[in-house]
Amino acid sequence: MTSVAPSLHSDRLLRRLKNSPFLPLAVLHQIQAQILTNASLHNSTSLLSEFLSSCARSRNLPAACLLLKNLRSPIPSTLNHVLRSHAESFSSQQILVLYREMVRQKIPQDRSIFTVMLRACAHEASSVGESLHCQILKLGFVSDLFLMTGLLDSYAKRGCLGPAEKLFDEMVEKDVVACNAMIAALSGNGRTEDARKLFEGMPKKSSASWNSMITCYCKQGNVALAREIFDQNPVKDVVSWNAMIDGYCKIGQLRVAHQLFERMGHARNSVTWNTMMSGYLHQREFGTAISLFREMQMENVKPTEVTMVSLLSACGHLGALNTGRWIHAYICNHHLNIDVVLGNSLIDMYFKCGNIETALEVFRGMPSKNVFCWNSVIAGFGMHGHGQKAIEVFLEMDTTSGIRPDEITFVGLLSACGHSGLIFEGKRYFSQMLGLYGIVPQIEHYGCMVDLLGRAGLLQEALHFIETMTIKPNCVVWGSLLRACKIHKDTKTSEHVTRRLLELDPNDGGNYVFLSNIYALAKRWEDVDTCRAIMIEKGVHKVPGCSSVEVNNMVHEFVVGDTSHPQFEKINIFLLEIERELRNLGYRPGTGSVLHDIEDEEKENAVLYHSERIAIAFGLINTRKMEPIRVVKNLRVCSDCHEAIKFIAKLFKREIIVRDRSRFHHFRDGSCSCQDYW
DNA sequence: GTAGGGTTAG
Repeated sequence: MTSVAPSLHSDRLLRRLKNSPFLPLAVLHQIQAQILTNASLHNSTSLLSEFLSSCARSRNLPAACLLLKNLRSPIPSTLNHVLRSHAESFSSQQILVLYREMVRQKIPQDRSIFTVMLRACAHEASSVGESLHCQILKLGFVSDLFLMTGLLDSYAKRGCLGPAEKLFDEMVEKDVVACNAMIAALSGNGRTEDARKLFEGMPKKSSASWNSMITCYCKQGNVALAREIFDQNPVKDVVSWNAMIDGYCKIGQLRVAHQLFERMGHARNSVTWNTMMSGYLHQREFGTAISLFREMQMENVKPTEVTMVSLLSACGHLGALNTGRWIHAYICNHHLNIDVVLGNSLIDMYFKCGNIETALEVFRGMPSKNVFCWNSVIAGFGMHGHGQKAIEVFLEMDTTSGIRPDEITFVGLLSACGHSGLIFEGKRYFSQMLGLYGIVPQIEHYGCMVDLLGRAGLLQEALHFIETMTIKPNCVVWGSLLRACKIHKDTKTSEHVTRRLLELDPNDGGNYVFLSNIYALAKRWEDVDTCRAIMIEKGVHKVPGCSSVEVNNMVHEFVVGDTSHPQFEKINIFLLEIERELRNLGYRPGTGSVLHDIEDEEKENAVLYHSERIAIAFGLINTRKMEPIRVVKNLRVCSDCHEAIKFIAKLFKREIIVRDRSRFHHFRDGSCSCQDYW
């Protein structure tokens, strides 16, 4: 230890803590060790306070607790200070830990600390609120209006309307805040009428009262009534506008929402932007959501964790790995809190963008995980064709995580089995769902099973499965079987299935495409003509194949038949060269793809020009050697291209990762991770 | 006290 005077030493540490808000764990530990081994530092209240604040900012609860536990004499003001000023930084569980420490050290508890703790509990809908309730009763704080309101709110946020109403009735004095909390509680439970009654009866209304009523009607789906309240509200603030914008977003009226958004001008805050972004996200306008973020940055509005969650979701859908990575770096550089939601968004984004390793790194690094996180990993492995890994993670979740699998878990698990041809395992987990886990199979689960059986060529079993289902099969279920029929070239069953599909949904033009192709295969030309006529009459909408590839942080999109890309000529010549080389290697185009291709319309174009090939050729021309090429396609990759890409990967010694409509294909050295089972 | 966030069969 250096022989610096204690007071100087203390000052130096204090400066260090104050100057950098986010100290790495190692540094915090170092400082902690110094405090604990140096009696004079130990007694410096300001230093201890600053240290605990620093822990709170870095969300480093263990460091804070360890220090508190090792103090030779408790310093009440320190803990009080930390709890009060940094309660938002800790989770309710962590606050409870600190609180217990406070009780253990016999530090006097005041009302204000409970208010802070209850707020944290309400925010997280945590059941810790109940332990606090008991403590509040014990300490005799029941007459405190603020405390009771906080308690009411913490019950309300968890959907415990009963206890909330009881508390409200027992309150002698009910101020605006208490009434507002009650309105929110009632509206959260669909009791719109009661909420309105309470609202009307209030002698004085605050802005929050009006806003609560706006949200109340929005939640009910009655945006028109919400708008009436909004227009009548004499004290409109940013919350009123945000609530109204969200109301329009939730019913899909993005245009109206955007008009209000524009009208707000510079009154917009981060919540406004987040609301608008999530609105576009739910309309599947992922690109718009991302460009909104760029605008948000230009207006210098600080993005929050919520912003990042929406952005990452957009990246996942688009397969924009580089943008996703950039956001991840932003989150780290700006010390945003990677909570379960944000962590899950990262996991999901990395899986959907084809980066399994980083997805797992994030997953393993999360201090606490919920069912969403586990589900994302199980589904993630599934979409990459790692069925066995998905099962391993499921078993780990089931046996050691303490988190119960839910219906989504099984959707992921069953689809993972289906993608990997794990017939036996899929059947077993499906049959265990109800008995072992108490989860009633939904249409999605039946869909997975039909797909699993069908892919494996067990067509009659799949048909029997559908016909004996306890719920009515939908188009997806029949559609899965139809696809299976095509893969396994069963024209007879195809026809039967297609007829069932048309009965179910006579207006879906896509079904006629199937039927006409089936007739064509059977050379029943008259039936083909009838089908074509119906298709023309119904105006069948054909989705063009479209693939994108990220090169130098730019996404390049190629739509089949579109020759407008500046490098089109170059790509074209390159594709022809590739084609020649591939033939030398033994590749023969057009073999066996006829029945595989679900979007048959696309087949009519020369296979050479399928969008994924154009994207890959472009990637090969414009990226460095060794760099993997990542392609995202809106349709399924056809089997002919699949075959060709295997050869291309070998020829150019490149890893080519293609995400198609339903899964990932990792091409390397002449083979694909799907092992031709897809 | 009032506004914004994640996983879902083909």
